[in-house]
Amino acid sequence: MPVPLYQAKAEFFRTLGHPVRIRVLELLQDGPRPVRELLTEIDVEASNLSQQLAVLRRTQLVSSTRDGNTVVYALSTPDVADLLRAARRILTELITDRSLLLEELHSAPGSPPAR
Amino acid sequence: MPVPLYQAKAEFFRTLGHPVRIRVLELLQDGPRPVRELLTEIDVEASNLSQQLAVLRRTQLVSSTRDGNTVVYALSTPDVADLLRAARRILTELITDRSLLLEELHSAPGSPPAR
DNA sequence: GATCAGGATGAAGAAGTCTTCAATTGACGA
DNA sequence: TCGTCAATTGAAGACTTCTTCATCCTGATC
Repeated sequence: MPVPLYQAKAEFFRTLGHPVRIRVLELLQDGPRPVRELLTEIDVEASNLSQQLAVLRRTQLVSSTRDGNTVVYALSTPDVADLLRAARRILTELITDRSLLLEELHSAPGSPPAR
Repeated sequence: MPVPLYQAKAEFFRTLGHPVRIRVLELLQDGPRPVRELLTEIDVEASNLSQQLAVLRRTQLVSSTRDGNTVVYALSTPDVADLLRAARRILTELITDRSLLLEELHSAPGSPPAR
């Protein structure tokens, strides 16, 4: 039995746990892109973006190829897109649930606070 | 446009980025469970588990109900299970890809090291 | 070969997360 | 009411991760 599997999973999710990295992955869903282009869309310093790209490369979620003067990044498997979709679904559900809860709290001010 | 959406997504993934929390979610996939039972399966101190459960509660991935002397936890939506499945798929793919790469490197020792 | 632009890297301090310990709460039976 | 079991909480130090800065590397142009 592979003991540290959930360890690997946790690392994987931690890799996704950064706004810039998420944005990069989402942009790459529509196809490969040069760093320069990512940079115009993400609003972060070049070296910072580079650091985050390095993290994504290390975990092999993306791959990079040099084309003359520019470097182009791409998702290394389309499964990443699936995963992001699943995450989006669950997130919107969680968020709407939360706002429903808020509404309930507002419309029934006498009821005890949720704990 | 909801500007900090990828922020929310990042937070969400960070929530999943911990071995104990992953294990808890996986155990809860099969149905609700009392803390005591989680504790026997996860091998972590009670207070540590409690801390991680608190994180999961804050992000509303799980919910807890007290039943007399024991506290029972459950997934707050079955979508969590979907997400974990998607993650599992992509992870096993990444891992097998990686070992293929290793094999290639071993069988072609004269080629330049991968960078 | 000097220079330049696009990217990558290393290092250091700031910021955040984990683990652990002691103290606390709530429910239950003696 | 006291003791106890189950679980949670708060706080402190260890440990990671982020951001930023200066520096470096690579390929193109002159």
